[in-house]
Amino acid sequence: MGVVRKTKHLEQVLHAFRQSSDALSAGMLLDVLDNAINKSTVYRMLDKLEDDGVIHSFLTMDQIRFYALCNGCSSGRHVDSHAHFQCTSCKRVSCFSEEIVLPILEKARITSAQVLLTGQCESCLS
Amino acid sequence: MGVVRKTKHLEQVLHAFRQSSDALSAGMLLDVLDNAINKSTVYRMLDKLEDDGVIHSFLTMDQIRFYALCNGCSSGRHVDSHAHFQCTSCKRVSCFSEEIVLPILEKARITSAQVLLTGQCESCLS
DNA sequence: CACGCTACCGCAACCTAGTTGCGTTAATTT
DNA sequence: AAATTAACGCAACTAGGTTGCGGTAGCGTG
Repeated sequence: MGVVRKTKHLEQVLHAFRQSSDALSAGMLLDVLDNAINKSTVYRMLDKLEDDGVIHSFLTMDQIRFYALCNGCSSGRHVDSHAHFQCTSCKRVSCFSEEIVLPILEKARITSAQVLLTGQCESCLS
Repeated sequence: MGVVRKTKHLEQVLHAFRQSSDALSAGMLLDVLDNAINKSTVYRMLDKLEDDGVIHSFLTMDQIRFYALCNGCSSGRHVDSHAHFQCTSCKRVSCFSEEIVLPILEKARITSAQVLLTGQCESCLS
């Protein structure tokens, strides 16, 4: 059903996403917000925002769900096959805008795709 | 350090992977083996086999790590940018052999890539 | 074959991301 | 302002995965 009311917490979360150029996990969000919002509230909000298509989620190699208010997605058109990159040192996750060419499975019905690249980012390499 | 000794358990696990055309999670492996092996032993074995390059791992949308003894990887050459597919109905995970063309990040050093497609498989569609 | 080394094992306790039930608070409708 | 109910906080819980430790069993040596 998605988000219905405009609460203070909702504003804070959306603001955190707009401030950050990276994708955020629930844990990071709690840190950024200095634990001013309860853990379960954050998880419920993220679920709803994802339902509403405001943010999208994906998993990193260490099994943590990240959420992003991505370029392509937020501007009307929904891009669902772009890639994400996580730096193994600083753990930061960023979002690519280019779409990926995916293999075609003739006999199955593909509904979503996710691509995750892992490595070291520019600042951690230097 | 990897696997050093040829134990009964090791044989059972490798046999389970050879029997299955799909990728397996630790939980599925425990089921297949009828819990004859302890959970922590299974996790430790999977870690070691991955270190040794015998199997590779990746995550599905529901945050579970799957392991596969894949075509490309098991035959000498190590393929690390192939895709995986999970059916949302039966939860089975399979492994593609074709490589994917990935975006190039000039300034970062990419060490691994994973591509996950989600949808419904042929048998669940019918 | 007997012995010793140590990789490997089972157990139980633990960790952490994420979920759930329920009583309360506050945004929105009337 | 009162009523309605979405959203909230809390605490207890779930489940995949990890860890410490004492015991077991591969495997090399004599």
